Amino acid sequence: MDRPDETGGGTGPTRGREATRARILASAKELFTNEGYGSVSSRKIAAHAGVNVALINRYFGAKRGLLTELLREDGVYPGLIVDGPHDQLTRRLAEHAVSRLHGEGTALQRALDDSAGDPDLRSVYQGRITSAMIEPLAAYLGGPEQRAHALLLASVLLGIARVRLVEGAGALCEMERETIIRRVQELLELCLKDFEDGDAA
Amino acid sequence: MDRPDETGGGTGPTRGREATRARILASAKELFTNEGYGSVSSRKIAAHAGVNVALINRYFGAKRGLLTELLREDGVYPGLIVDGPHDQLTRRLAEHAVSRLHGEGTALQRALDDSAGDPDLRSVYQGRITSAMIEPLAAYLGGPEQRAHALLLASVLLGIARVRLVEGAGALCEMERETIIRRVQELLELCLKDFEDGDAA
DNA sequence: TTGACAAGTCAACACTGTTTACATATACCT
DNA sequence: AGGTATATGTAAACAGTGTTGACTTGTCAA
Repeated sequence: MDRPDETGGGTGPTRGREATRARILASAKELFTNEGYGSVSSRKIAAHAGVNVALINRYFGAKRGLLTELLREDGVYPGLIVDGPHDQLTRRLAEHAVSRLHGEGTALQRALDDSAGDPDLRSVYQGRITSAMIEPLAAYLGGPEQRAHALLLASVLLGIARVRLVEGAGALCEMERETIIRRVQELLELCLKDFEDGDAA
Repeated sequence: MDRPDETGGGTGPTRGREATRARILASAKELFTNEGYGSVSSRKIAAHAGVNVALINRYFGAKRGLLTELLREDGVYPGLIVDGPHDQLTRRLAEHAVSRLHGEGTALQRALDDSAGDPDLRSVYQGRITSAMIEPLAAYLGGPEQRAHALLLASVLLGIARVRLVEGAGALCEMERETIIRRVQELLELCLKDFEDGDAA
């Protein structure tokens, strides 16, 4: 009943396992990239990979497991933006947000951004936002208000991502790029201000 | 083949029509409120309303038509926040956003907020954000940069709404309410600054 | 050779939203 | 009145979906 852990201890893993796993994952990646998560069915992925449908669930538990794995492997949402000097954090984040606003990044990133609202993926993205965005930011920031600061940063960043999906949001893209980056950076810096200051503008 | 426009010119409409329409809509409202859009099937709504499933599509075109109608009737997203003095707009918006952050508002509002990501509802919410949020804001603000300003405001507001769905976002709710309102208000005011000012902090 | 077990297959299950063809009742008009 | 067009309601199916369980095949070890 209990399976010996995956590939056991031999030199090469049981040949089929990792090979099929990889083929399924590659197909999912390609199809999700081109058509989005919700528009691609399990059967379509299986057919594209030349494997049986049931194997998706065997190897990834469920359809959403494919996306979880893609997020994990590719590190689609880079936590690496926190790497770098502290005093340039907001600049880095602003550049990142604006580049996303322009629909830059890999096709997969774009596709997964667009699929982020799917109910089936809710828990996946929820966990991902927490573990790959808010928590690293909070840790990077430090201080007693780190979590609140990180959440405010996330609000602005996620909000910008969301507005991109709205028709007519191109108005922001048509502006001078440096202008909008600078404004976003100002917003992010305001997010980080200590909360003790009572003097609102 | 071509139907005379609905109820023709008579005094009272054909009795069944509006009655069943109303019953379906009431059932949808109740079920969406308690279980969310995605978790409630057409058949469940029909059964709850005591009508045939096909009537949902007859009267509302499709399932999403029910939600469109609910949004329209209830005015779930109030455009009325723009009513009031100009110099208090950001305060009103900030209070609104923070109250949403605390999960206040009607149960239906909360439920629909949570269902906003559903792919089936994407076009509905997209149109609604544009027509009930960005455009009224832009018109209210005026000026050559009205659209960019409105989009930035929307980013912050939508971002806050989004962060609410994340576990551990309670950190913002645990703070003094007035403090967070004030910070959000500062963010919104920064969104409205002219873009000509080149002096970033 | 004989097991044991992993890998792969097939067909079904329980759903979903939606549509089509049909039955029924209502209202109007001659 | 009768007859008919039309609005309203019904039943059943369609074409999908994700997922599961029972079965067959293949491969390696004792």
